[in-house]
This record gives sequence, structure tokens and C-alpha cells, in this order.
Amino acid sequence: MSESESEAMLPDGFPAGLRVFVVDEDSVALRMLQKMLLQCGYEVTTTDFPLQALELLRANIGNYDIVLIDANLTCMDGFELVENVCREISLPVIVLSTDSEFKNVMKGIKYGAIDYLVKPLRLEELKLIWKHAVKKYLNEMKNINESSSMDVNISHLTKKSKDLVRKRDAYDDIALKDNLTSQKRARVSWTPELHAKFINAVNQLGINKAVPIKILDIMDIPGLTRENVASHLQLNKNNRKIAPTQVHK
DNA sequence: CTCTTAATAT
DNA sequence: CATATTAAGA
Repeated sequence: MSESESEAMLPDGFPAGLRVFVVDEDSVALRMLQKMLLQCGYEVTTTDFPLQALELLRANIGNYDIVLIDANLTCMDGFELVENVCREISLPVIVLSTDSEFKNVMKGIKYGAIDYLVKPLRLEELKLIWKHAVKKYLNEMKNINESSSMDVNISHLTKKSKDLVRKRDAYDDIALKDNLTSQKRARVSWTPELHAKFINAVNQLGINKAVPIKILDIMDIPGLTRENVASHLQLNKNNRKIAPTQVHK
């Protein structure tokens, strides 16, 4: 709260070197983006050829920390790309678009994106994206118990994570407030529609073969996990058992 | 390793 | 309350 001047200057300890991969069909916008990202002190790799984006990412696993994808593509469905990248590459993906429609934003998130930024982008927003990379990393560390499948990619962030935790207070004013779409994996909301798909899958399989993984497979909902389904399945079984009156409180 | 259940946590 | 996570046995 004591500093207010340096807007363009990067604060001490700002996570420079974040490796950002950007996909945008519009090469002009792409250039601007690149420029801004560079101003943030990030390492930037760009492509204006979305059809190759996934391939490039595949070929460079471990070389990037975060992915930015403009969803307004003409050569393919931008959200499909988002979904595929999220599925295949374990990196935080941020959707970019000029469309601020709630529905569209939801779509981006639903397809696995960790955030959705509406163009035109402000430097301020880009300065904050490193948080997603760190958060994703922290979550994975928490989830993955003993698995040794974490690669060198992480060591790049590890040091910074510690640093950032310590320095968090310094960034709080701007950082803590941008919680639009980040946070941990959102809990599943079993809307009637989603539940319907669940029921549908169960029926399709037959009550005996209706096992979490198969249900999940048939439902084909991005981001939905086996655990989500298992939990819901359990709930439904229980409900049937003790349908009516319940002794409680 | 996945499935199921119950218990407990968020 | 609704959903998630954990623990233990199959």
C-alpha cells in the first residue's frame, strides 16, 4: 500500500520468465498480445495457425507454463481446441475472446479453461496470469500423492511458488480481487440436464454394468471426473434405499 | 487398479 | 444442504 507509482515497472520478484504459449488467428492481435506479454517479462511463443497449436504443444511438453487461446477462430472451433488442449496437456489454459456473453464465458470454463479474458486485454490482466500457473501447480502437488510423473517443468515454478507465497501480501490488493474464474476445480453442479445425462448413461449401460468409469465415458462431459460420477452414483443409490422419512435432528 | 460403502469433511 | 474426499474391504 505504500507504492503506487511504478505501473509499467515490474515489482521486485515479479515472476518474469513465465513461459506463455499463445494461439490467435489474428496475427495483428497476436503481435499486440506478444508485446504486452513481453512487457510483463514473460517468455512468449506464438502461433497464428490454430490447427497446429495442439501439435506444437504436444511436441513441447514441459516447455510452457501456461496457454492462451483466442476462441474466435474461423479455421476450427476454438472451444474444441481449448478442450483438447486441456485434456491432453496438463497446463492452465486461458480463453481469449471479444465476446463477453456470460454463456460464452461459461463455455470456455466448461471446456476446461482456467480463466476467460475479454478482449481488449489490459496489461494488468496479463500481469496476473502467472497466478494460474502457480495455482495449478500447487493443486497438482496436493492431488498427486506420490506420483513421480511431475517433470522438470515444475521445478521452474517451484522456486517461484515459495517466493510468491511469501510475497503474497504485496500483491494482495490486485491479486486477491481478480477471482473471477480461478480457484480450485469448481464443484460439479448436478443440474437437471447433467443429471439427465447421468441417468441416460446408467440406463444405457444397464443397472449392473453402470460403473463410474463407463458412465463417465458415455456422458462425455469435459472436466467431469470419475470421482464426481462415483459420488453422484452413490448418492442416488442411497436415496433409493431410504427414500421417504428420514430420522434426523 | 477400480468399485462400493460408509463416514467424514468442505 | 450438496458434493467431495477418504478409508477399507471386495
